[in-house]
Amino acid sequence: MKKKVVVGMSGGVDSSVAAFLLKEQGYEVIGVTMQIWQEEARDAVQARGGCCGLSAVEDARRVAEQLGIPHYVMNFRQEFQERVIDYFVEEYLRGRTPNPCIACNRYVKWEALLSRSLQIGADYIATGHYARIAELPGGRLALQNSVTAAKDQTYALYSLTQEQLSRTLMPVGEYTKDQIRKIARSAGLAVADKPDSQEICFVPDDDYAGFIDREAGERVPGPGDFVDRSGKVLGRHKGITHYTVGQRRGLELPMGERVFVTKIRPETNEVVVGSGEDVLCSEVVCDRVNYMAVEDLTEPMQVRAKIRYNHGGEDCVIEKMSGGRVRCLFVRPVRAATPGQAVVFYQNGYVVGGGTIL
RNA sequence: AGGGCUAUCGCCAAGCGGUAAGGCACAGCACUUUGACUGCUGCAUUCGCUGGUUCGAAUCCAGCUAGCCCUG
Repeated sequence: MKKKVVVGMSGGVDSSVAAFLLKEQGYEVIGVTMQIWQEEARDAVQARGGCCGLSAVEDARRVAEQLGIPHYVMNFRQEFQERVIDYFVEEYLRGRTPNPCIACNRYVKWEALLSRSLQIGADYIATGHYARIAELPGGRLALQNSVTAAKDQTYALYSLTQEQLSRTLMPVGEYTKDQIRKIARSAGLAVADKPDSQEICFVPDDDYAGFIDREAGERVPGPGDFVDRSGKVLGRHKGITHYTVGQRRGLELPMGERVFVTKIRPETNEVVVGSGEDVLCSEVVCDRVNYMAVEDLTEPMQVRAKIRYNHGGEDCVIEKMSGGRVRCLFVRPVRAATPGQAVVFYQNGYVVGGGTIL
């Protein structure tokens, strides 16, 4: 009997090709588009098309028709609101910098979508992520870098558990972006030349701070002081939600040299700025660690770590601390390790694990 | 009230008679399934004002205005 797989179809090229490939490989494929938007946001979203945009419903439906597979729309608005949007807003209010894509993957796609897919009898869910899933000699499953370093999305997926990985297919990870587009074209998919998604999918106008204002209203902290390391006041800032560690542009501080945000202090409503050197750091501590290629971290381990999505990675040694925290000691200091972002560990192209930077 | 100093882009700042450096800030673009970073491009026909000297002045001279400092 054919294995049944639910493909999360965003209406983009990647997930469309994922569905196509799985069908070619002999799976019984069901296309599902997740509805995660509030109605009002729909128009704005349609204009730009996010990774998980609802814009997408029409495109996804058309692709499903072309492929001759059933297509359903499932409502995940509540999950998305609670686990992605609320989290996003709360983190900023706390002076931290969230990564909504990671939260969406962890909770919406691999919890809500996966469980509902299993409920309707699926064996797997699949997505259009550029990542591969491999079984290691010891029997554990781990994400492996996609074949192209240029397009690798394992970073945003480090939180998947063994159980989730065992139920997941990522056919796109075996190809480059160019190859995927080529496949889409030769399959005659209408979305073959749709541009890549970018920016935060639920913030239609790129103004994430304005979005937080609308969501949190009165709770958004107002203007405060820019200070330097010694506490000297350098100017006024627009409110801590407008800044993130490592940021340079938009500070409107004519200091004569480039200055960066080095720290955000929600307690005092201060934003600390410093030189390019002040933003370097060779020790990063994270919590909420998920182990993937290894079951646990019993002794210090040599890995390569990425501290943001677009980061080449740096060599470091990770070791366990109390409370399940992990400390990363970098050989070369990293730039702007940012609280709230994820640090993901790699070894030989496999995801060892990752956590949230404190 | 005397004496001295300084006035060049939003900020800082080169220039010292030959036809306005640079940095920061800012804007746009590129990059990017998060926020950032980074890169590229743009950004004073004009040098406090008014005259003068000169082939030619932001650069020299005079007066005016403003700010700062010192003395009373």
